[in-house]
Amino acid sequence: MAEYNFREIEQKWQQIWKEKGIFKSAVDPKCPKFYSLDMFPYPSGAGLHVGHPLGYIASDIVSRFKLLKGFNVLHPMGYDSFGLPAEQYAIQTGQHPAVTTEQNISRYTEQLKNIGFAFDWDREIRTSDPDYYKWTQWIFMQLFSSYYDLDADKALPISSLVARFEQEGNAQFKAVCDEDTPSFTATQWKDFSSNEQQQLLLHYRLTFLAETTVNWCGALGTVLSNDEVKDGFSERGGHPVERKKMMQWSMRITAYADRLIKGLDQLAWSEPIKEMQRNWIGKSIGAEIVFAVKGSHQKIQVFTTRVDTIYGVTYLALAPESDLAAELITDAQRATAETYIQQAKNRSERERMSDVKTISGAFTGAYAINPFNGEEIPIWVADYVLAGYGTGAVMAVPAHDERDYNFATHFGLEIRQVIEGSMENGSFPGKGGIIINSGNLTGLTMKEAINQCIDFLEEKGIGRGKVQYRMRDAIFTRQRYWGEPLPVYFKDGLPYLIEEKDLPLVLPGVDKYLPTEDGAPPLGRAKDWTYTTESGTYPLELSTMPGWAGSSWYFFRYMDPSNMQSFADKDKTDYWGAVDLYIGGSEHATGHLLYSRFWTKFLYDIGAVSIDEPFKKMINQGMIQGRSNFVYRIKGSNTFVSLGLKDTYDTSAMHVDVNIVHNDQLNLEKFKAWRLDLANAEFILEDGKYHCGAEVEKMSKSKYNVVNPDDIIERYGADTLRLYEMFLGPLEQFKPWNTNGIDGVYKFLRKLWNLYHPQNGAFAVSDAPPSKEELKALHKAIKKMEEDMANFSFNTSVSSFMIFVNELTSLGCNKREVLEPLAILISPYAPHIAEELWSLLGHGESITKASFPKFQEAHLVESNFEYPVMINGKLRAKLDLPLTLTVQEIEKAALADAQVQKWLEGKAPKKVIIVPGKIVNLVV
RNA sequence: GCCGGGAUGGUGGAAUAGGUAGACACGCAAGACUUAAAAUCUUGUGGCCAGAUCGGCCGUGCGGGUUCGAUUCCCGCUCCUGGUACCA
Repeated sequence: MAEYNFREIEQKWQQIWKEKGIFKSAVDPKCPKFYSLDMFPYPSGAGLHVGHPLGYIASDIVSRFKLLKGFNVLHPMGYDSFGLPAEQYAIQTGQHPAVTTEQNISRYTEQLKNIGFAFDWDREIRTSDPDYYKWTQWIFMQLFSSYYDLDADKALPISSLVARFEQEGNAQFKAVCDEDTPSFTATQWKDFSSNEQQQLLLHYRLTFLAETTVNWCGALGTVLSNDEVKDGFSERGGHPVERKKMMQWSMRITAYADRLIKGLDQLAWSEPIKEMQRNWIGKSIGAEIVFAVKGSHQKIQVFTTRVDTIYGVTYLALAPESDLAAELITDAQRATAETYIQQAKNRSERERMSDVKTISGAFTGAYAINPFNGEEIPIWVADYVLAGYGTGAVMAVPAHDERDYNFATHFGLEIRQVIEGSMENGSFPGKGGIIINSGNLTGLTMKEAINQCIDFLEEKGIGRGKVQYRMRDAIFTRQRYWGEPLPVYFKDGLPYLIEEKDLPLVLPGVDKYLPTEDGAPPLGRAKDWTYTTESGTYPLELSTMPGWAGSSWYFFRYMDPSNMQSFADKDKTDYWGAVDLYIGGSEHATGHLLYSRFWTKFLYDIGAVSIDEPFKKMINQGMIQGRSNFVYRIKGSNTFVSLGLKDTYDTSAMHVDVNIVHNDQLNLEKFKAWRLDLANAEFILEDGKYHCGAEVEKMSKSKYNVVNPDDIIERYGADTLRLYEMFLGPLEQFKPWNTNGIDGVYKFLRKLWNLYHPQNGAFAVSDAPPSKEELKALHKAIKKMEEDMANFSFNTSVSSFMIFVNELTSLGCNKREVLEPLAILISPYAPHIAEELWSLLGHGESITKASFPKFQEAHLVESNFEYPVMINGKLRAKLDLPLTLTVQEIEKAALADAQVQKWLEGKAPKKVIIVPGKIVNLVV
């Protein structure tokens, strides 16, 4: 073989890897493990684009590096194969989503295999596979059968809760439950009917059925997330969306809120992602206070983090949605207040949030009594108060809260300062100040005052200390077809689990993938969607699980993918443990990552696994954006003007397929062939070339900027693609895709090949011992690669390979002692060419079985250093001096230098700074 | 609005316990090889000034500061980008 023939080499080695099962992994207690995981893809109909493999290549490089370092590596891939697009397609075509999903998966798999990943394909999983979702359903059943015990601070079986109820009722018992849970004694519990008992237990179960307000889209027959709603209409299709109360399954993730926050501390994730999770969970510590309403039996509950400012309260504000607000309005205020409420309610939540500057509100006419000093305070309705957070009511302290301040200023309400400080710049939080004008709180610090207030409230029974979370329980049902059925049937209107032996509850066939005529989910169309027990036949749940169900535990299933007895064998989950490196997009920062952590903690509580955090280290790769190209058509003609001349004509820009543009130059023939109407296009060129305009946009079919990895592989090979994606820039950075630099990477691989084929393309290596310089170049490269691997700085590693190969080329080195380690170094990045070279070097085994070369500092030791000599901070001379010189000797040498003397103009320097091995700086 | 991240040549980017800014590539220019083109190789390439020589000045988004020395640290801005919660 003369030339570097990537096609032949890549196919050959992919075949060998497959046949020999090179990347099969198995538990091996003698060997340290490394679990390297990618966020598994949803197999969409569009296939893989060049953005997908970015993270996979990075994790593949780390995996192969760890193999060379002697680790037992688990590096699996699978598919998150339940999802809306397949269902949408099914609605349009009537084709079963399983069929299109299967097609998409085979396309993805083929594309992934072309890139030469070190995946253990035997471990492939699909969340829509009944053997997989059997265990998703099983985990759901465990959640249903558990409650969260606050004393034990963990999930415990619901049976032990029942035992406690039988002994002591629930009044003294600390467990996470719904706000509206009634309290009862042991005797009462025993007297309840079985149905009543079941009803009560639903208040405690970790997954439960409850009435929730949701975004209901009648036209789509489904509930939408806030994200999917834009200005009151569905993002998809633009149908109207209404707020509607519905019975929905929820997951009591709030029970784990505190542990989810605390757990973050031990994780090696980027700070921004951790911060996002903390903000999402949104813990605030404060107090709940009950205000009596003057001349009414009504009470208003507020939540505040600053109960110490209670003497500064000058009004209460209620959310417009509040039922209480409507009730409290006096006749005198009725007209204005009710109009305001109506207006505020009509504004969508999004509108209200984005429009911060407009201050609006209305006085109800009613007054509340401050329980601390008996003062009467006006009650207002204000749309800056959100119904969904806390109690939907706020005690306003204008002096120490900016929003309250703006509101009070706008409506001329009293502003009363209760913390030392200056009000010159409006309100201030004054968290460190001393309390003033506050009865017996005066003189205390914030902390002291808060404690004293809470004691007072609890003593009087009109409030308590409270921890409030922003995060709400996660809704767990979707009114859709293509998802996991819930293993639940209904008897007397109450939910019960099916028996474990009947798992999986397989998704039934339906005639259409649409809601039924009376608005029930698609499963309402299934025949015999019922469950039979000894006592009779009952209807099964019609909703399915949300997309995040299957992805919340898949990292465990990879450890034991075909286990029929359990979701994964404990010995295996114990061996593989937590994911050592997880790579994926930051768009999952609050959804997937939070749910996975929640389920892992739960599985830990019930003893199913031994870890309570699933992902030790996490890297978020930046999205690869598209880079669109444009041509400029003279309006009303079929003539196209090159970029530099476009302004001399009246032109309009038109997207052009980036695949017929190279280095921003248009291929004229391909352009004419691109579309029928362009066959007779004419061009006005610059220097005989057509230059296209370019812009960075999201990758999308309609912008003709989607680049498919297959095309790159066809043209340059998988190794070039892998190297190039890494060379593009730091992994975590967002960057546009362009192929402008890909030739350089391809050239580099050919240079690498030529090192081993020095003459006439014939393979030849010399067994002569390497020179000092050659060894130095080698060990410099080894060191750099290890450092970069620790920092996940893949782009700089590619550079250092280029430098190394350039050095060897100019040294004319083809010595085995250098070229063997070189092949190993590069093998994680460009595995195919490395395998080929390795086998040419005479090795019978795969290069993945080699060991990483050992770095030896001795080869890098220098005897001399070229000192930059700076005079007044400017580089004026360079001095090559031995590193053994002392500071005094360096100074002497520097001052003796002719160039230096010229700049000193005979004067002695005022100051001399010498950092040995770094720099000489003279100040004149 | 708030919370992150960022801004370096024509382009992607390199260099931060403060120490020679622009590594490595792309692009461009000139040259070699060739009937020619492609490919390949060699050389040059931040800007400005300069007898285009010796060399000098300016330069890491903008304005200040600390320092012998700042892309790096501090203060104040501008713009881009991701997230989001008017969270009491």
